[in-house]
Amino acid sequence: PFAPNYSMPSLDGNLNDGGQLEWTSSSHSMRKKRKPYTKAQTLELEKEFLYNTYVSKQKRWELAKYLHLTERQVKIWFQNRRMKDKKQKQRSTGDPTGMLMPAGL
Amino acid sequence: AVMILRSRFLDARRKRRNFSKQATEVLNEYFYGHLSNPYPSEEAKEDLARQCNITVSQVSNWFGNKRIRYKKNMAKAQEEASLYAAKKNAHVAL
DNA sequence: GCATGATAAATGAC
DNA sequence: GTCATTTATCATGC
Repeated sequence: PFAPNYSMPSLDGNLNDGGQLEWTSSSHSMRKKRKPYTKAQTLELEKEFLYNTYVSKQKRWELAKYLHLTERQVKIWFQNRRMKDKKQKQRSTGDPTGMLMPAGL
Repeated sequence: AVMILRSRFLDARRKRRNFSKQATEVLNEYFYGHLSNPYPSEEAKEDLARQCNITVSQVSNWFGNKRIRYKKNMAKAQEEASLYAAKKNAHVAL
């Protein structure tokens, strides 16, 4: 997956009727406002992440109920958490590209 | 129960250091030089990262912040835009 | 006191 | 599912 192809202009003729650059226009109108989770919510999610980096549908439902979140939010949280985990591992190995040499080279 | 004391013990790595003046200059030149589509490719990000002596992730962070903050204050950014636009034109017009 | 870099929710492409 | 983003929030620099 690469950059979103909202518009792939070849030159500088990419103004909309409002005179604005296309990329400055929000692609979707009604985006949910980002709301930070509470410490308790994050703690329970982190606890479950220790056991499984992937959450089952059943567990997702339970967590959503218990933490007063939607199943979608729980799903997204684990997705973002896995990305965070990957980024941290790349940093710890000191390899920004994430490419690892096979042992013996 | 407004004890939303978030854990700073996790993102303690959030220590911030401002980029060098030269690095910011390079990033701004690219941004305003590609204002019609300020989305550098992965290769371009790597080049910028090397030039600025920062990581690719930091380049991505910078462009993400730059885009949203440019949108939020296009009027103020216009001066900066024309400034770097003039710089780029001067370079091309040799 | 805001500017700035990094991170946390949320979306969308694929 | 991954992953580059958008957006708000956070933490720091000065």
